[in-house]
Amino acid sequence: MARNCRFAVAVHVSTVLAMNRERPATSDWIASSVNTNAVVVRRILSALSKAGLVKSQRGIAGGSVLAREPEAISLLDLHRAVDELEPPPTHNQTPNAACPVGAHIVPVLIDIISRAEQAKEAELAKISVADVVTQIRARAAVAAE
Amino acid sequence: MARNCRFAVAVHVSTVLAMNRERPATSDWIASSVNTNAVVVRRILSALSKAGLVKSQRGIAGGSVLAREPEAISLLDLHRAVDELEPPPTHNQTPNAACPVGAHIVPVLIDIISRAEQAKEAELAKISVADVVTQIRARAAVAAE
DNA sequence: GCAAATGTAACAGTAACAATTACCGTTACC
DNA sequence: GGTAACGGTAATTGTTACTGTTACATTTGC
Repeated sequence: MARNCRFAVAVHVSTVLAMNRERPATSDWIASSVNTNAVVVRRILSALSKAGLVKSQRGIAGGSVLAREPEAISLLDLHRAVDELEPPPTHNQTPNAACPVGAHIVPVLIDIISRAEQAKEAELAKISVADVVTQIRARAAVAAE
Repeated sequence: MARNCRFAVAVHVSTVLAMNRERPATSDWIASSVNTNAVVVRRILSALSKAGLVKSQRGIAGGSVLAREPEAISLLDLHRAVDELEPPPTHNQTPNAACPVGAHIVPVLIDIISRAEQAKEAELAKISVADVVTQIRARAAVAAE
C-alpha cells in the first residue's frame, strides 16, 4: 500500500507557502517541489483550507497562501486537518462478553490509546510551521558551506 | 482493510494470561475470549515469545504462560513486540532536491515524527499488564453491583 | 500410536492509500 | 466574449497491509 504521507505533504506544502509569501503558489509548482501529482497537493490544500489554515484563489493568477502567520500554525493543526480523527485501533470483532477480560477491556484500551495519542499530539503542538522554516534554513545554510 | 489490532490483541492476550497463571492457556481458549481465530492469537503469541514476554509449550497439555511478572511487562514492551519498528511516514517519492524545502525537509520531518512517537511510547511505558488487570477487575466489580 | 496442542505457510477477501485522468467552475486578461 | 490558467472534485487503477481461514508439519504426554 502506498503509505499515508498526508501529514508529511501538509508540512511540506505549508513550509513552501511560508517561504514564499509574496505571491500565491500554484498547486503545480508546489507539486514539483513535493515531487507528486498536483491533484495530491490540491487535496491537501483543500483539507487545509477547510481547517482555515490556507486560502486558495481560483482562476488565472490564482494559487494558495497561508491564512495565518507561520508562527500561528502548529504541526498539530496540520495533523488534525489532514488525518481525520479515527477511532483508537482496538478489536475488530467485539470480544467475548462472557469472559471478564473480554467484557471490559475495550474501554480500558481506548483510554490507554487515547492518552498515548494525546502525548503525541502535545509534542506536535509545540512545533510551528515557522520552526520548520527555521530548521530548513539552518540546514540549507550548512549545505551551502 | 482490516484495521491493525495487533496491539489491542496483545494487551488482551497478556491480560488473560496474567489473570490465569495457574495453568497454561491454549490459543483456542484465548481466541474465544478475543473472539477471533486461534491462528491470529498464535501469531501474537509467537511475537511475544520472540520478545521473551511469554513462554509457549507444544503438545498435549501445552499452552502459553507469561514469562515475567505482570508488573514487569509494560504496554510498550507489547507494542514493540507486535508492531515492528517502521520508518516514520514521510514522502513516498523523494522530494525535489532543487527546491530548498524539498532538499532538506525529510530529515526535519523524521526528527519531528520520531520525537512525537517517543512521547507516545513514554506514555505506554508507564502502564503495565498488572495495571490493566487492576482496571479490568475494578470495572468487573462495578458491573457486578 | 493417538490425541491435543503449537508453529507456520499459503491464500482469499477487504480496505486504505497515492497516483492519475477527466471534467467542471472560476478568474484575469486580451 | 473568448481563452488560458488556475483550483475543486469525482472516478478509476494499482498496490499494499492486514485479518481471517485452511491446511499441514511438529511436538508432547498418555
